[in-house]
Amino acid sequence: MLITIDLQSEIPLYLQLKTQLIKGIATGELAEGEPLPSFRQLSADLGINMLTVKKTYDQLKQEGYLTMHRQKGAVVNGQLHARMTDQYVLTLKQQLAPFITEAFCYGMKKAQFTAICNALYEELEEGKEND
Amino acid sequence: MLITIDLQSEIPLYLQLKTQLIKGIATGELAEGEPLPSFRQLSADLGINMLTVKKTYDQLKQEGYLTMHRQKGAVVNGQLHARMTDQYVLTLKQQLAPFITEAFCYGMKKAQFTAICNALYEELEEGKEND
DNA sequence: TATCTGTTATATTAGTAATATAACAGATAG
DNA sequence: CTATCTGTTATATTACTAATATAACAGATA
Repeated sequence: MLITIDLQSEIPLYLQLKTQLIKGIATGELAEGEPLPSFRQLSADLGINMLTVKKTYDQLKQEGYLTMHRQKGAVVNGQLHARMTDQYVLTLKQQLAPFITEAFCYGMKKAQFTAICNALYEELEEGKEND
Repeated sequence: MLITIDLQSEIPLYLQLKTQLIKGIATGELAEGEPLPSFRQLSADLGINMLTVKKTYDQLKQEGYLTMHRQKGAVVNGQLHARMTDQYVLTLKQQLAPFITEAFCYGMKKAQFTAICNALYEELEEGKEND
């Protein structure tokens, strides 16, 4: 899986890495049970510090995406859908609200906003099929 | 307009203030041409530093929500819809992508995600009618 | 026995968030 | 004119996060 890090970006390195790994899990490019690269290898490949990679893995582990395995290292979890709790839905709402409020101010219609979301969703669904 | 600040929150104070002011503009509670409270007054009311309020106003000004007026202070802008550029749409997409990827991983269906967005949109539309 | 792994620890640098305090010039009400 | 409010600017300090460098330790493996 190709991962790119932008050292000029305002987005923290560990977040850039995190979103790309989650996307890989979403599309199935990183399949259930598949081990991720080791800290040292990935940090060397990306040219960043080992602890920055560890921080990403730690968060993914805490959010249920990964499990640490004595022999394989970091392994992609299955059963992720079990994590869609009411609390998650509530948090998602709070996170989306500012974006929708801004779009509304800028005159974006509900239909256009929905279309953007659907397009992003379908991108993932298509990726999931091509495995 | 009622504004509440949570000093315990992980969200920076200036962002808490910013999102609430934008929501006020979205719903029309803060109408076009209406002046906002002065730095000193608002910061005293909220119990935070003047420069924190200024930082919020500065960003709102840069994003086109406000104009500084010699006599009135910070005034709400009209013509916000003119700001919906292609660049904005692109940025919005990039900002939404991580949330959608996460929701997808957690097994949330496209329809449920859309329903959440629509509900948030309609909240604003209703607020806009009651003026 | 080396070597790779994840883990943990310490220290340092840089940037942001937030504060305190102070001073200055423009606008305004008495 | 004077006092007061406004936005603006500047300096300094505290706290936290992001990211790095470096090192050491124990478990797994070839």
